[in-house]
Amino acid sequence: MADINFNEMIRPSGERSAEPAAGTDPRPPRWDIVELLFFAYRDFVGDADHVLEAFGFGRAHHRVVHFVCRYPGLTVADLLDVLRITKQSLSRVLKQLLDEGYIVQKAGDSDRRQRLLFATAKGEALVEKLARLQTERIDRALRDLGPGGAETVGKFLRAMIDRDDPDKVLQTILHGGAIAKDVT
Amino acid sequence: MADINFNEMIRPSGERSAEPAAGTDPRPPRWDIVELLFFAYRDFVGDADHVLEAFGFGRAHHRVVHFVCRYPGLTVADLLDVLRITKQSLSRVLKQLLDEGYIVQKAGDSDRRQRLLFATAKGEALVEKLARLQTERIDRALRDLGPGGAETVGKFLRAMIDRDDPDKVLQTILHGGAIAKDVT
DNA sequence: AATTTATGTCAGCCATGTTGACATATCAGG
DNA sequence: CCTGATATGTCAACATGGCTGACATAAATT
Repeated sequence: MADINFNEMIRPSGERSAEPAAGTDPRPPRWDIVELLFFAYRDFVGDADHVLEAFGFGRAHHRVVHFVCRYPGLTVADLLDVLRITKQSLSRVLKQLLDEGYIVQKAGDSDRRQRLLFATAKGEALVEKLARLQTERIDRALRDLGPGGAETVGKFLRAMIDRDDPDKVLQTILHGGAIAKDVT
Repeated sequence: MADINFNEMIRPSGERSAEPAAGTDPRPPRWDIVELLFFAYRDFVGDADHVLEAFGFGRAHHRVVHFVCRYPGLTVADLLDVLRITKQSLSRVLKQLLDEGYIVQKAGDSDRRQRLLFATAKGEALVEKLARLQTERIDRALRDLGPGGAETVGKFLRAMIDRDDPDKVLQTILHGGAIAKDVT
């Protein structure tokens, strides 16, 4: 039932780009990596999706509570930068997370217009539960890489990210440690 | 404007899991990789998104035309397995791609109920345009990895994918070459 | 002839993204 | 202190791309 049509011999058509086409294009498409990224990410987020369903949440909720948990005191504006979605989309899921007690707000000290966001114990528990699932998959994948494998993968992923206009969270991730800034 | 709230010293809260909590949990969350995957995939698909917009297409269209182009003769059922979406969702975008001449259908030889899918020249051009963009990013990222970097990354991504019940396309990707099967 | 399979299609729902407009509170500068 | 810029919240309306269930058709299988 799952295997129909096997007599029609399917073969990746990209093999033809093995022909060095007059030496004009120096970089043949990385079909393999492109597709592996698709499948890997699909299964990676799939882990969390199943659990989230039981909570009545979606991926959007996960992303919000995850970053709030990891970077306590994040403001709404920061979150918009990180997620690259609109205020509307964010406020919908953020409101639910606030109402259901996964996140709390606190007015900023220096600027009382800001709403600093913090995950509650409930929120942290959810984030950790999901991170544990995803970490299992990552550890499993890193295990059969030689030593230095994790470093190589980390370097690769960092290099895949756009560097122009990095937001606060991205800065922290890319350049490690807390962000020191001499304002105030 | 983009840098508000820097006096509230944000620091990843995951550092606390550096405390070996009574030695019970042998695997601390891989916060770094989890988040790098998010940012890397976001920017990776972002490349294609901009181009697709100009064509009036979305990510869904890209996935369909990509796999059809790469694995000519794919059936509708195969595509459903690969994308893991429903017939409805697929038929919506597939119809558009057929109508606009990016894909053509052909009845199967051995089973005339099947619709074998093929990308047209127009479809191939689009897929290659998008793949070129994504390949640029990948090449850039692989460049500053030592030798063997590409292999390591490939191994990692493969290991991130679920192995239970792999569909036809996944089989081809994971175990290389065409699928030989002794039916008929 | 009867059943199963591969596909297409219809109606409608939900989650999550978008825009634009507008209200409120607060900060910051003249 | 007033004024304008800023941070946030909210409303209405819409698009995309998932989903379900029901049903139709044609072709294969038994």
